[in-house]
Amino acid sequence: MATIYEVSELAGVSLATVSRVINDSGVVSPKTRDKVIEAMRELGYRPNTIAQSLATKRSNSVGVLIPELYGPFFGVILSSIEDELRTESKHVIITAGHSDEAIEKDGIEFLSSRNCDALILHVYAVSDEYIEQLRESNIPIVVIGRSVPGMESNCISIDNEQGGYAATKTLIELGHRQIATITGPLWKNDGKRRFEGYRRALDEFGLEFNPALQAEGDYEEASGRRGMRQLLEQEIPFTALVCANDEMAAGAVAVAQQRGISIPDDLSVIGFDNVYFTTYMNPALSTVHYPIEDMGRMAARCVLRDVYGMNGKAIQNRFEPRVVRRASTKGH
Amino acid sequence: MATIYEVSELAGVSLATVSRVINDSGVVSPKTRDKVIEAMRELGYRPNTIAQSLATKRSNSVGVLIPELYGPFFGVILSSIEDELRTESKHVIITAGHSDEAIEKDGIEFLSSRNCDALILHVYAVSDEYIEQLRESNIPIVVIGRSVPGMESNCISIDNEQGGYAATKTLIELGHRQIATITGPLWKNDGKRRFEGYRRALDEFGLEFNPALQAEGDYEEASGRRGMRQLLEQEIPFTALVCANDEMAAGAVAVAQQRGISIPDDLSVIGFDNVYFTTYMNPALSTVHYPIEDMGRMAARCVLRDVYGMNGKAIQNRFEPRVVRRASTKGH
DNA sequence: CTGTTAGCGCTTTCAG
DNA sequence: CTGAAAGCGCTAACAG
Repeated sequence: MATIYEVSELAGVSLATVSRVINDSGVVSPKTRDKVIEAMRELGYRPNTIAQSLATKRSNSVGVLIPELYGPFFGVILSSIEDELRTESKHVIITAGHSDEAIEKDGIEFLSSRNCDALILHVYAVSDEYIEQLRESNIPIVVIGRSVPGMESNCISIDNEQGGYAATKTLIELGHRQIATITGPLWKNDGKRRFEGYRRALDEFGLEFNPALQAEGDYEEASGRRGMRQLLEQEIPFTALVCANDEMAAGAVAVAQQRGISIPDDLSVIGFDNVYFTTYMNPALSTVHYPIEDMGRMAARCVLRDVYGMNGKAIQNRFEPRVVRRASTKGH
Repeated sequence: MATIYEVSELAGVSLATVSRVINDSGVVSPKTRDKVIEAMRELGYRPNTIAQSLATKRSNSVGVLIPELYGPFFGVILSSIEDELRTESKHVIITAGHSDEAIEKDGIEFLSSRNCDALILHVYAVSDEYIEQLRESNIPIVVIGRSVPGMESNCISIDNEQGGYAATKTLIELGHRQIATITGPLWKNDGKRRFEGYRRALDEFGLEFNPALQAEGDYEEASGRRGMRQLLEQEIPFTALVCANDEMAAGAVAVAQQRGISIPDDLSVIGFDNVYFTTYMNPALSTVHYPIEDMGRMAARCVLRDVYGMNGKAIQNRFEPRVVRRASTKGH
């Protein structure tokens, strides 16, 4: 690969001048600029980004840490972040945190050691304090899916409680009175908040919460299956089910159908997230829309704005979920 | 951030010595090593990877270019690649090619300019010649999902024709005689090969190929819906359908069910890829297993072996698909 | 076993 | 408007 030195030689100018035309910083006369450009073309020159980084202390890379790299949810985040960042020639370094404190910390460490200019984090296990602390370590952070007190403007989050509430309320308004739930992990903030929303809706309509009608899952499909079996074993009738995400809803629906329970005739089911496969299900799953793509995009814009000084595009920190009614819910 | 210089000063040794203990290259007496380690600890020192890269001409990063970052298929690739690479402290830079020649080339360019030590490519639009040429440009490449003549040992691929054949044969052996197909894009090698497999199975069993029973899709769910509608419009009866991937199968199934066609009683459907949501479907989708996770892992091992000289783990270049029978197919 | 000394390829004052 | 020169933080001969 040709270096800037060879270009300067061929063009008969100094290093500095070549550098100026590369970055179009400073002023260069049109004539010499042309000479330089021609030389670069001739040599097939491309600047070495590593050397640039060393000199500028900017790597033009942003680290993204998400729980998993696969699955209907995280793929979309990743995709929108990359898309947004790429238009500004920033690249994305990824790693997975697996919702485990040690792995999340390790991932953050890994990314920092890669000299990322900023980090976009979707973490569960790590505490608010830890994140706060990270910020003091002077690497810009934007947090997604969670609102850390004191750094709201660097968080992109959604009102999970409201989502859980809205889902449950939808079912209640449809006439259901026995409403079971398969929650997410209650140690995760979103799992907890969605469940709280469920409780609030029940309260508001004067329905009593029955612990036997609650099962805790882990957001994976298998736990939806387990949860459904557990619920059924109670032999307490229920006509509706709110699941804390779509994967678990898929599992629950599968088990129900296997046992001859018709959705939505015998049981209405609502999920959460509105991932793409909900429309592949039979019946198509009612759910709560989580604007994950927009949120990823906003996270990217946040770093573009804060780190690379690119303003212009509006950014929204807080999102509202909304119910999407499809075929898996009906009146009772 | 502390530099190596400060460490050497605090430890009272030279830069070179510190560098030696960082990389444990060369020999250092246990005593001075301890001093250095202590100094590093005290300063919270961490080597600057950018500077290391500049000096060694190794970035420890590998670029991954895949068609999309989302979806059930690519997430898994990404995940297994990252997982494998991370254990060796290599990081992954990702970008999407969108199956478009210009974007794929641009992505490759982008990744190269990021000084990746190697590229893992899952590309469709770019020609074999282009890939070949790339290799001559001296950046190590491993190609996934496609076998480029002359560089087989750097390709991780699967026998798509055999997959298409096996899927179709399964249906034939179940007693079906009118077998429709929704193919992938025929300009993509895998779409074409899967379709060829379908043709071969038909031939082998003396069934005539009826062009009216073929619809071309683009691997997206919507095209499965379109394809199904188109097939139904022909008003030519068929009792089985082979789809070139699971997403399209999901779309086709949805349309069929909407029109009161029962799967599998009226119509047997088989997909391709065996992505996770196939088991969420109702009925669960029969499909052809594509060992995408293993293939991603192998691609990563390939670069570990070729670029970073890490041997040991066996690598497999060619994979065989196999049919997974579930509830969407039955005898006729 | 340890230190000296050149770079790696580029940016950025500071002069001119 | 252009050039000289000093780094950025680290590695890798080469001596000793």
